[in-house]
Amino acid sequence: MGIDRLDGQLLELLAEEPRIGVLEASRRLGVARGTAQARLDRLTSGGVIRGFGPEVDPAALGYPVTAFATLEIKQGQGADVRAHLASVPEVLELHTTTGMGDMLCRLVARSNADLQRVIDLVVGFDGIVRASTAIVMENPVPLRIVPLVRQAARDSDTVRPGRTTPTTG
Amino acid sequence: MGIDRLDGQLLELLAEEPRIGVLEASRRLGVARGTAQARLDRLTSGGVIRGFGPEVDPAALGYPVTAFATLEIKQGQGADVRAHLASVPEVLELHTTTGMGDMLCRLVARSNADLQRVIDLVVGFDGIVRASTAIVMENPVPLRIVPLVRQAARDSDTVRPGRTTPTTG
DNA sequence: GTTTTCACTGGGCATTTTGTTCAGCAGATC
DNA sequence: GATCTGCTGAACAAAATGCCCAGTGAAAAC
Repeated sequence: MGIDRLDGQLLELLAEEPRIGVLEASRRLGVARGTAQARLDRLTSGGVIRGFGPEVDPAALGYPVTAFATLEIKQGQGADVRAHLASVPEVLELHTTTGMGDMLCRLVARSNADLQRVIDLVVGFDGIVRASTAIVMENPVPLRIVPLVRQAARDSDTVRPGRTTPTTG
Repeated sequence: MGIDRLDGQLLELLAEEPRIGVLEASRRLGVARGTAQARLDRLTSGGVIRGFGPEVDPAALGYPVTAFATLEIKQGQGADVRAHLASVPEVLELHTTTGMGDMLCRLVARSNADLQRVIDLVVGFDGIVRASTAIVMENPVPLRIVPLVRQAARDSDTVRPGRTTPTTG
């Protein structure tokens, strides 16, 4: 599964102005609507695009504090801990990792004081041995995908040059 | 900025089936289209909804390996390091944090071997003193927002009960 | 070298959705 | 009691979508 240049441009376009729709996207890319639609369908059914869910800002929801917690888990308690963390709304994300911790999770809270509550909630569970928390101060690079898409498209491009400007159609 | 129950339901609906559009959403929520539209506009302009960009799966792009790197930065080199990391496509996210590291970043790579290249690229920069990397094995809780939205809506509900089912209209 | 396959073009058409506006109504506020 | 605000239900033109088609050129298969 790779993406070519047109896929990349389409993704970029949608990432920057998601509301434009297929028709407008096809216009801007200079391709037929059917092409844009087919590409989009392929990207979606191929799993490259997971969906178009709204990106919600936790801060605007009243949760301006973000933190990352590294958790050390008691052997064999993994499943229980996962289930526990999944039940906490303030846990936005959970990964199991190699390295010095066993799990890494992203938390949000209403305030620094509230973060204490959340952390207690998270780590106050039997299977968790130890937790170390890093509070986020700044977010110089918010979650992004365009640069990677660009690179992926460029890489595929080297492998599969694609058609060279169909003269007519 | 808070959200009431209707806002919450709208967000949930859009999070689960983003393609439905305002009209269909209003139908499912049992409200007038104008209401759904107004709520959506308010959520968007109020910053609760950042956008509707496509969620791209890095794995499907050829980057199945995810890792988190904790970086220790030389005093006064923060800005340079930020700029450097921002220029690396494989850096999907970067935070400055309290705690034992100074920065935490999310990386992706084409393979474990490729991860070495990415890490070298990331940490091979003057301002970075030390880096420790945790490779993601599983992702039991993918980035999610619905549970938090639900809680936020419930909380606001307590504070502001909202209108109690307008009889007619 | 010839045939087949495939992606793209450009068009049409019915249906759906959007953008916008309007008057009327009810709860909350003053 | 008067005003403000948010919701309803409706209308309309404009736009987008879903779906169809034949034609074309490049690449792949034979």
